[in-house]
Amino acid sequence: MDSRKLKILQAVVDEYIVTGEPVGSKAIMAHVKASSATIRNEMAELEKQGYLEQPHTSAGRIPTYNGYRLYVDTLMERDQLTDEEKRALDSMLDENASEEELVNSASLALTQLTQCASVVASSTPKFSLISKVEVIPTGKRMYVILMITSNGKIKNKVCRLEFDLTHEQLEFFDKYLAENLQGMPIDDVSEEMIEKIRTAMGAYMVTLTPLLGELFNLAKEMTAQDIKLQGEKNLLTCKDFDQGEIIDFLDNQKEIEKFFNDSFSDLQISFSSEGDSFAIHNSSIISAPFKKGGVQAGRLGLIGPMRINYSKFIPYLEYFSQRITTLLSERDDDTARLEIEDKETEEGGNS
Amino acid sequence: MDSRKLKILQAVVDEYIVTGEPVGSKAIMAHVKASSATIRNEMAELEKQGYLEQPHTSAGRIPTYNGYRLYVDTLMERDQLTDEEKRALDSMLDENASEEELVNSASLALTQLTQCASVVASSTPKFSLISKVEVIPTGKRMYVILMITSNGKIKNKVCRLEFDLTHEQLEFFDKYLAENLQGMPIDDVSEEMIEKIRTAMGAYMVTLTPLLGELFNLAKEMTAQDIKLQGEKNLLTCKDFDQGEIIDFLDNQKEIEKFFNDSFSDLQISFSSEGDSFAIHNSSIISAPFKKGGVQAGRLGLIGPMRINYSKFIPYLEYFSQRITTLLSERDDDTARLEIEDKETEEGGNS
DNA sequence: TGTTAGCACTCTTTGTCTCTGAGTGCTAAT
DNA sequence: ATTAGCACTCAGAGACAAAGAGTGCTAACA
Repeated sequence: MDSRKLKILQAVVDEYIVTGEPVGSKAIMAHVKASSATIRNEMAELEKQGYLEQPHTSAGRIPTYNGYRLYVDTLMERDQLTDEEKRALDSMLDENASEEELVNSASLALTQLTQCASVVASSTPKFSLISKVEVIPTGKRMYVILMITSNGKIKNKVCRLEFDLTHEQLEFFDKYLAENLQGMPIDDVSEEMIEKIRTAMGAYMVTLTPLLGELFNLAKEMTAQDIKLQGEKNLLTCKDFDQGEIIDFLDNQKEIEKFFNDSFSDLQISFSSEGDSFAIHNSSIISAPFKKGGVQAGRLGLIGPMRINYSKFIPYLEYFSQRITTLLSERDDDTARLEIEDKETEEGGNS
Repeated sequence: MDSRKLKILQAVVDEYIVTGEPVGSKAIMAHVKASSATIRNEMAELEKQGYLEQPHTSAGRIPTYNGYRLYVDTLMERDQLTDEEKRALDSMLDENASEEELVNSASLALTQLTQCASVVASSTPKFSLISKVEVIPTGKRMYVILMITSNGKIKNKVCRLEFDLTHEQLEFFDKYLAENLQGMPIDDVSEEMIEKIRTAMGAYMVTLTPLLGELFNLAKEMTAQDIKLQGEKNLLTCKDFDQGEIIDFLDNQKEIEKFFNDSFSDLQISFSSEGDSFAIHNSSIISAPFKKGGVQAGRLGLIGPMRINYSKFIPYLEYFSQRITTLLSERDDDTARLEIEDKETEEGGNS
C-alpha cells in the first residue's frame, strides 16, 4: 500500500475524529502535500479498497470499520504523557482508598477526561481461596451468609428460613463450614460439593438446605464478573450514537461482558462492526487490564464513538491501568515488609 | 365552581391523559352534554381561572398544574381493582424473597405496568438498634467493618490501615464494640461518641482511629435513605419529557430524595411545577409508604409524566404498598408464634 | 506517466412559500 | 343561557428554489 495513501487515510481519520463531519479533499491538503485532485483520486481508490466511504455522492469521506482498524493498528501515533499530565491524572485517583474505590476513581476520571462511558470489570479469579464463611442470624428466621475471599472481596446474602435455627444447629453448621470450606478454592464450590455437605448435616439437613442453596449462589456470584458502568450520560448525549440503541443498551448492560473477558491480556480495541451482535453502532470499546499480585484483577475500559481521540485516550487508559497495578502491588510489598518486621518483634499471625 | 365546568375540566384531563394531544371542544362533547360553543365558552373561563392553557391560539386546551391538582384531589375516580387484577399483581411479587427483593419485585412490576420509572426508598429508622458490629481482617492490613441493625439491614465497609492489628488489638476492639455498641440506637453513633471510644482505646488509639472513622461513616450510611430507581428507560423514551432534562436527572438522582421523605405518611402526589427545583418538567411523582412492624420502612413510588393514568396507577401503587406491608407483618407474626413454640421446648435465645 | 486545473454534476441543507385543517373567539339568533 | 355560524389564527406538511460543499472526469502539463 502506497505511503501517500496511508497518509491520506490517517489524515481523514484524524480530521474526522476532530470535526465529526465527512472530510473533503481540500481539508486533507493541509496534511498531505498534493493537490485536491490527486487526493480525490487516492480517496476514490481507498474507497474501492474498503477503508473509506461516502455518506452520499457529494459529501466527503468517512472511515469504514476497516479504515479505523488500520488506523489504530498501524497508523495512529500515541501521545506521550508529559510529567505534568501524569501528575494531573494522579491527582484524580483516590490513591489511598480501598481497591474498589481506587479503581472507581480512575473510571470516574476517565468519564470526565474523555466524555465517554467508562467500565470497571473486576473478577475474582476462580482459584481464589475462601478465607471466611459465616452464617449470622439477623432477625426472626433471617440469616446472612457472609463470604470473604483471599483477594479481599466480601459479599453477603440474606436468607429467610422456614424455621429458626437453634444455637446448636448454627454452631454445628458454622463450624462445619469453617473446617471444610475455609481455604478451599472458590471454584470448588460445586453442586456436588453442596450435596456432600447436605448429607453431612445429618439430622439438620432439611432445615439447612435453603442456606446451602444460597451458599452455592453466593459462591457463584463471587466468581462472576462484576461490571460497573459509569458516565452513561456521555453515551446519551453523544451525537454519533442512535439514542434508541443507547437506551436499549443501558437497559441490558450484560451485553458488554464479552468485551471484558478475563482472557484478554493487553490493550484491547473492538469496534461494533455491522455483523456484530453488540447493539451500539458506531461504537468502540477499549480496555486495558490491571493486576494485583501478578494476576489480572480486572479491566478498565472505555465505551465511546468510533471517532474517539485514540491518540490521547489510549495513553490515559493505559496510564491508569498501570498506576492501579503499581499501587496495588506497592500495598502488597509494603505489607510484606511490615509483616516481616512484625514477626521479628512478636509472633502474631492473625489471618 | 360550576359543576359543568368541573365536568369539562375532568373530561379535558381524562382525554389528554389518553391522547397526549391538546383537547378541543368537539372532543369534550362526547363527555358533557352541551354544544361545542358552550364548551368553548366554559373552557375560556377555565383558562382564565388558571386550570387550562393553550399551547397556541388555534389549538385545543391542556391542563395546567392547577388543573391536574384539582383533578387528582377531587375530580378523579379511582378504579377498583378486581380480584383477578389483584391476583395478577400478586403473581408479579416475589412473595417469599427477602424484604429487599420483595420490594424490588414490586418496583419492577410497576415499571412494567405503568411505563414509568419506579422508586424504592427504604430507610432504616434512626431508633433502630445496632444488633451486631464486627471487625473482620480480610487481607494484609485490610479490614471489614460489618454492621447489622435490628431491622435486618446489613452493610459493610472496607478499610485499609497503616499497620496490621495484632490479635490482642483486634480482640480488644471487637469486644469493646460488642459490649458498648450492640443494642444501642444507631442514631446514637455521633462524633462525640466515637471520640469517647477513641479515648477508651488507650494505647491502641492511634492504630484504631481510621477504623473508628469508618465505623462512624458506616453508621451514618445505615440511617441514610437508600433510594433505588428502576425503569429509567421509560423516562428516556417518554415523549412528554425533555430528554436533556431526563439525562441530567439520571446523572444526579439525589434530587428525588426530598419526594420520598420519611415524614410523608400517606399517598403523596407531587407535580414538578414551574417554581420547583425538580429538574424534570411535566413530571409527577406519586408515592405510598410501606410498613414493617407498624413502622414506616420505606416508600414505593412512581415517576412519570403529568398525564399519567392516575385512576389506574394509584390503585396499583397502593395495592403493592399494602401487600408488602401485609407480607412483612405476616412474617413477623409467623415468627412470633414460632418463637413462642420454640421457648416451650428449649431455651435457645440466639439473637 | 503521474499530477493538477477546470468544470459539470450530484446531493444535502436551508429557507420561503403555500395550502390544509383543526380549533378558536365572537356575533347574532333562538 | 345556549347554540349555530363564520371569520380568523396558527402549526405542520409539502413543494420548490437557491446555496454550497464535494465529487468524478477530462484535458493539459511537467
